[in-house]
Amino acid sequence: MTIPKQSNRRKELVSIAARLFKDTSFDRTTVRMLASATGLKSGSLFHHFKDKEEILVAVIEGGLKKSIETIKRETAKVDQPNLRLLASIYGHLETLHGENKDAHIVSITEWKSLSEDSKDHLIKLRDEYEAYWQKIVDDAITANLLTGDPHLNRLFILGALNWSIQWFKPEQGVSIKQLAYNFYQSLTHQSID
Amino acid sequence: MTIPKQSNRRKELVSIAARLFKDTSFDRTTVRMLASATGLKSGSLFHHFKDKEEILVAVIEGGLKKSIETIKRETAKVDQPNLRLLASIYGHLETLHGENKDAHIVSITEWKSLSEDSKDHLIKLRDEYEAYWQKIVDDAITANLLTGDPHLNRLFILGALNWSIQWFKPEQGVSIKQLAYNFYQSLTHQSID
DNA sequence: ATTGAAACCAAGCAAGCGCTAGGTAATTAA
DNA sequence: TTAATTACCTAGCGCTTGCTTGGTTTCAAT
Repeated sequence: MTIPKQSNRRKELVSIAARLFKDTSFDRTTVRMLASATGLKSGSLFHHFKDKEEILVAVIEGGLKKSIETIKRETAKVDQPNLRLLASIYGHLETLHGENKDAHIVSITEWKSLSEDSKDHLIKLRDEYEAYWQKIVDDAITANLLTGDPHLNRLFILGALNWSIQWFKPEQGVSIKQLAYNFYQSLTHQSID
Repeated sequence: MTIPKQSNRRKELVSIAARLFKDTSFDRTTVRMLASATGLKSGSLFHHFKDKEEILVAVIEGGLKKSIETIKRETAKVDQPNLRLLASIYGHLETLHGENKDAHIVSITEWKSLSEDSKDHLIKLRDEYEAYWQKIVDDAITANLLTGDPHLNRLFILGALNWSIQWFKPEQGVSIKQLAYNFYQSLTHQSID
């Protein structure tokens, strides 16, 4: 029963698993697929993780932490509500479509594959991310950039952004920055001066 | 090799399967679960469907047809762009959260569980639905209700609406009609007079 | 009353699944 | 140099999966 926690090898494995879970879904990704992608034999995976779900938890935890880190970094640069809203939109789209997007996508698409216990553990991270977003949205409403119920506005916006994983391909012309700005304009009916 | 096509029994089975696929996902729903929910033995299912995926195809096909039917019915009542936009929003939310919602939800959440062949067949229905929506959005832009790229606007709106299956519970106070109107206001920054 | 088709059941097969047990190699620490 | 720890492999177990086969029941039309 040997379970190291923050080894580099583990992070490698988690990152490879993220790609498979994103491309094939958690249920359809077998431990044998994970093994062959990591260069291990299937049994050896369970030296690093106690079961398959622990791999998913590790992927999602990494994805959420990265998202929180990114939105905080992007919004730290600016203080006006309009720029902060745009930066948040950009940050979110960046974690979904930029480099290392796999984990964040999995954290969105495979949430319901988690056991109740795992959700209990990860929900705090998700709540933290959503609470951060809520403040951005609240301030945007106060600044008359958005209108209506604050809570619903946050849900609408994050929903529309998350849904972009279904259709957006950054290599097809439009950049993430452009997409973010388009989105900002459609939302607020305004431009940035 | 007996495959009837439009029998009532088949529709019953499809409707029960829709509920299971929605609650448990296609992959995690076993044929034995389907059998027990329909009161059949597991082998008997394959008298009605050639394999498990054909059940999913039937569910999604029904869901898409119902959606098309609903948006056309709702928008037929009105002709001003603002009212047509609101009616479309309401119609979409109605198929997602009203009665018989299961099939439409499955058509959204389980799209990637389909084989390529099945997608080829169903994509026409999805395209038809999205094309209908696109016209609504185009007209709303012309009427200055929305602003920016037409195609992206449609994607943003449908994404935000679809995402509501993740959080909206109609029994918790807000009605579908209220939700639709809130959504309309946030989108257009306008009220209906 | 007989027939034919449709609807269902009983039994189980082959394949794939997550995971385990017991060993060996590689790395690190003393 | 030795001892311990970590990393990995070999082999396979027990179980569930989607699905098949060959037979029985139900029932409407003759």
